[in-house]
Amino acid sequence: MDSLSDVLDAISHPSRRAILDRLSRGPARVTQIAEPFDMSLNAVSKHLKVLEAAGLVRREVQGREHLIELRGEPLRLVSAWVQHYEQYWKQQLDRFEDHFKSKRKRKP
Amino acid sequence: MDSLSDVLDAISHPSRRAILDRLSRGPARVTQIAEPFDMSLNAVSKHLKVLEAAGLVRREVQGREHLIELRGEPLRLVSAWVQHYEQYWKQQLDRFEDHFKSKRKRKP
DNA sequence: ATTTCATTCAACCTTCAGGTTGAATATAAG
DNA sequence: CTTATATTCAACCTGAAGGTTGAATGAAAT
Repeated sequence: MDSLSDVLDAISHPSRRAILDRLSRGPARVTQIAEPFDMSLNAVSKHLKVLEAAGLVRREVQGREHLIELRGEPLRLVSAWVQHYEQYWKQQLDRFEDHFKSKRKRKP
Repeated sequence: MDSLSDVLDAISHPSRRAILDRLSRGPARVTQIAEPFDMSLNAVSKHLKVLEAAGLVRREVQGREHLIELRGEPLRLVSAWVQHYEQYWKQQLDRFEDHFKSKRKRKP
């Protein structure tokens, strides 16, 4: 549960990112979440299940209503994974800079 | 090209992450990349196309060989997206701490 | 000129994600 | 108790992702 693959799968879908975005402005019920979307309530319910399985969302059942709340914590996995590659794009920037530096040195 | 969706799609597949990992230890030809994998060369070739379309990989054709090189830069998009949610998991940590702090205050 | 090697293209198969609709469940309201 | 509301479950459809195999391309080696 909440393995990197699950989290990446979850956030790789635009609708699910949109849901997370919505939830970043506060918890909401399923129907409320679904409202702005051009898809059935059921589809949203499925997306929520995926997000929940990835740990990105927490569900508090209150009678017949389900209160859905954002849970950012699993994104740490993504953050850590990306961070491991940070050096590679920075390194590329360095090469870029070196390129100009050496140009300047040759033509001062 | 190199939109967030493309990049997330690209990295959401374990094999493609494994390929990126391999490339983080230096450029390689397609056959070399494919070698440790338990799948056909063609499958790897397809994965490389996905990575290339997302801008995560650069291809330098040298005669009949294709030299594949990691390009980390598009990951900045992911980094930025995740960073936007960082506050939410930190906020949750804060709530956690507050919980303990208030407990301590009530039972000093 | 042939053959071998590195890679892609094309066609195909299978699995599954994402969507639909309709019924089921469970709680709230009248 | 009946009806309306909120949500999920189940069955189904469709498109595409990820894999396969075999042929095509194009460069290198003999």
